[in-house]
Amino acid sequence: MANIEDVAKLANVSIATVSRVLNNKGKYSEKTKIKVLKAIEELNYKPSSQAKHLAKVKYGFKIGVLISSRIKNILEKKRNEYGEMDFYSTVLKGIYDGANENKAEIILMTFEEFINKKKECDGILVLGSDKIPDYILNCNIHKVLVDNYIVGKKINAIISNGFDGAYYVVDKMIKRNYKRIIHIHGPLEFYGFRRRFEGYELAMKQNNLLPITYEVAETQESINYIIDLILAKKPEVVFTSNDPIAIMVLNALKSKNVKVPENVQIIGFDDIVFSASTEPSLSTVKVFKYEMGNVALERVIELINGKNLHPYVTSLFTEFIERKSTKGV
Amino acid sequence: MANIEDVAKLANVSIATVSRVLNNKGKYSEKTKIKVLKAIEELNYKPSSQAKHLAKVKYGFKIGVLISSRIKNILEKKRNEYGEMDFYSTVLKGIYDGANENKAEIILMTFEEFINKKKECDGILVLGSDKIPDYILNCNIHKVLVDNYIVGKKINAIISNGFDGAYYVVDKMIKRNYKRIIHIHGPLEFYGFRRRFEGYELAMKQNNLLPITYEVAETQESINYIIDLILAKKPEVVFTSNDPIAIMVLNALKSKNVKVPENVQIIGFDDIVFSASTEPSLSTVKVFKYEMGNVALERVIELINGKNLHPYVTSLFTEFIERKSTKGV
DNA sequence: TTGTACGCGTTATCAA
DNA sequence: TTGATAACGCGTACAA
Repeated sequence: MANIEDVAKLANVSIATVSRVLNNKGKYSEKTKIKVLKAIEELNYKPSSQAKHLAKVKYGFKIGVLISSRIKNILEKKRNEYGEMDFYSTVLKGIYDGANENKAEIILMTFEEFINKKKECDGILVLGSDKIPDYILNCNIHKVLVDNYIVGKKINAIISNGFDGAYYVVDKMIKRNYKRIIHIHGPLEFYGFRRRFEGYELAMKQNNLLPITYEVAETQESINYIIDLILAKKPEVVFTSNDPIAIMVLNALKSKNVKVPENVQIIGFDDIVFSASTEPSLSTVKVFKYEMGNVALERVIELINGKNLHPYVTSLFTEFIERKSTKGV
Repeated sequence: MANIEDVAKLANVSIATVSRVLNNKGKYSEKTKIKVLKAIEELNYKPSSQAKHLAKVKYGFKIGVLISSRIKNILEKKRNEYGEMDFYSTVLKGIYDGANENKAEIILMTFEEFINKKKECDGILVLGSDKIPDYILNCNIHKVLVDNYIVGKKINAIISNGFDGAYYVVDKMIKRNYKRIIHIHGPLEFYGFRRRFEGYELAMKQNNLLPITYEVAETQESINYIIDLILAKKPEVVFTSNDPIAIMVLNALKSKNVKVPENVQIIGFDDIVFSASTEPSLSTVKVFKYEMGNVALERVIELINGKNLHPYVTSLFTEFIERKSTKGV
């Protein structure tokens, strides 16, 4: 591969001039431009994105991290029932660590604040699955959605692979010879819940088992309401859309004097902080929150440097964390 | 962020020694090791993956690209009915171009040949969705699957986002006020077909339309067999799992004297070479083959450099290419 | 308008 | 066993 020096030599100019033409910065004559472009053409020269980054990192990047007012409240400790504070602060830690390594400055702001700070940003990360205003979605800044994916919009996104995690853990339970595995899920219009549902469904069907599913709201009442229906199915394992639901199921079973994991095993999804300290502690599928932030930051820097510009969704694999709400092997 | 020089200064050694400890290469005393590790700890030092790459690129990388014997045959022009030769050669072009930019040497080999060439590779790309032998899946080399995703195995993979593409194009047709949109698909045990199916299904349901689907084998007979059933539904649009099926539908409609796009519109998926030259030319959803190869190559280089090691699936967005088998706006 | 020289972080080589 | 240094490819401040 030719480098900038080869181009400079062939065009009979300095590398600085090549760079100027390439990036359309500074002054250069039309004649020089043509010489340089010809040399680039001839050598089939393509700047190395890695070296580009290394050279640019010196001057730093400015990355806006956009959150809804709701998430801002959560981060300010106003509420944390569902472990959301932990979730977002862990993702943010991944973002900040990545920023640190790339000499990037993070500007944390709400959706509204972005309107005035737009010009300062080389790129933005939009955090969380709250509704994103159109002026953000349509602005022409490099952007990456974090823990959110908008179907049909072709926006770069980082999410966790709920389909794969659900399939993996359900298939694992089936291999342990459990057959009556029930899935309790939140509303399927949410992409995340739906993908976990589909993973569960596929694992069951591929093993010739009948999927049994219940939709609930994420409230204790909603769970209590159907707990008898669930128990009537004599489930060996209850797999839920997320940890908060799993914990509510656990509560409901306790109040019915059903022993966990002896009589019913429970598996959640997310691995929120509380899951380690329930009684018994909750087996769950871990979402890699830190990595999610880290990968998102790296992705937006890539985009700023003009690398891998074609948009795509990044789905991080999960991991089964086995605690005491399942029986183990 | 601390750099290697800061660490060297604090530990009172040279940067070379820091590097030696870090990478466990060359000789150094236990005492030195402890000093260095302490300094690294204290400064929270993390080597920059970018700079690492730049330093490494000098010595080059060796990337194995693994293909099945079947794909090898296709590439050697033994057959090309389904545009597969074009598909794989375009992906390969993306791989080679990426390799070029990263000073990587590509070693193209079959699954069997890999057994003996394993030691030469810094990383491997496994191309295509033919069954991959376990000795490849289980070998401890950095690997990336290209146009393949194995559920539940947590292996890095690059695929095209069939779900999103299908949703996008079906939703677009619905917005053009067509309601009778039929989906003809291949066997749903293939992940790719299933995702396209799910995208179709979601777009229909979200618009309160009833999904109508037919499963077929990828043969002309299989299509001819159901063409009357399909026509009985008076479809305005027929959306298929891929271009080969779309072309067969086109043939079947022709032999029934059904005008395309006047009476029935057809949309394929993939954008294989032949799609531009059918009569009428085929509207389709383009899969970004070149980018798929390119991103895959970049990903494996990343892994070799120890960057973003947590595994994930990369799903490239698609694009609707409108030709003459649909009516346009 | 153009060129020189430096810096980014790492590692191999060679010398000590 | 350790240190000094060049090299990887690019962008830009500064000098010319």
